[in-house]
Amino acid sequence: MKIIYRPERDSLELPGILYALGDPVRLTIVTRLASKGELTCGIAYPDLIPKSTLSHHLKILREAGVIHVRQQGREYHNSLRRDDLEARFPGLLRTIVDVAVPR
Amino acid sequence: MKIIYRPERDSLELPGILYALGDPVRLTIVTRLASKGELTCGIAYPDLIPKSTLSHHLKILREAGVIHVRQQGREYHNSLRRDDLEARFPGLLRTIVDVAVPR
DNA sequence: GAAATAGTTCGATACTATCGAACTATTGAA
DNA sequence: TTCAATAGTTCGATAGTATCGAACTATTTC
Repeated sequence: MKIIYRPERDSLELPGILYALGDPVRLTIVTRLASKGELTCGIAYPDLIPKSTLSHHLKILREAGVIHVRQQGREYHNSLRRDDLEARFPGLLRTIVDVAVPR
Repeated sequence: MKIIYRPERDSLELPGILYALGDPVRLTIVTRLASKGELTCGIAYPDLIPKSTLSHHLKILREAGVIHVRQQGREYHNSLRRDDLEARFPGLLRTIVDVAVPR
């Protein structure tokens, strides 16, 4: 695994985060992470989408600071950066996930 | 003024709205509308930005259903579609505006 | 009518997204 | 310890989107 750019908490930017969430695939990934906690790339979006495209989407989420990656063997476990997001933008993630999944 | 596409309340899509807000210029426009109520194109973003670019940004906000345009003479007054947004995505706009303007 | 004003549309260039193919890295077995 | 399988990234080509100046449209005012 290469050096992955990961913005510090204090340099999280709201437009970048909203942009990252403003795509159907990425928003679905985020809502799944919100309910499931941690997912590998392969099952983060288990639909017919090429893995190169999925990798691209996860990179955008990472670089925006929405998700964190933990490598374990050959699996890359993705999870939401809940604490950092909550600290910088209180209530944002919860509100978006709430309205994204109307139940 | 031509026919302007304007999505109905029920067809507002969350990814499209987040995408529209996921740009620094457009997010600034929205926070200004949130505090000032209604603004014309020209003063929605009173910085050095070409008016063709500004027009493009406002179109994206309109087509995502974030703002509404009212023509009065040769001025186009833009305002947030607060009620529609609140009905479809409760708390979303307020939360985003709150965290966008940290005060 | 002509000039001024508010904003849109057009067209060219630059940037970003998608997806198959090739690549890297780790695991597990022969 | 080499080989195959697996998980994901990177590359490269094509398609789509953004930016901004220039031209255009519509409305007001003189």
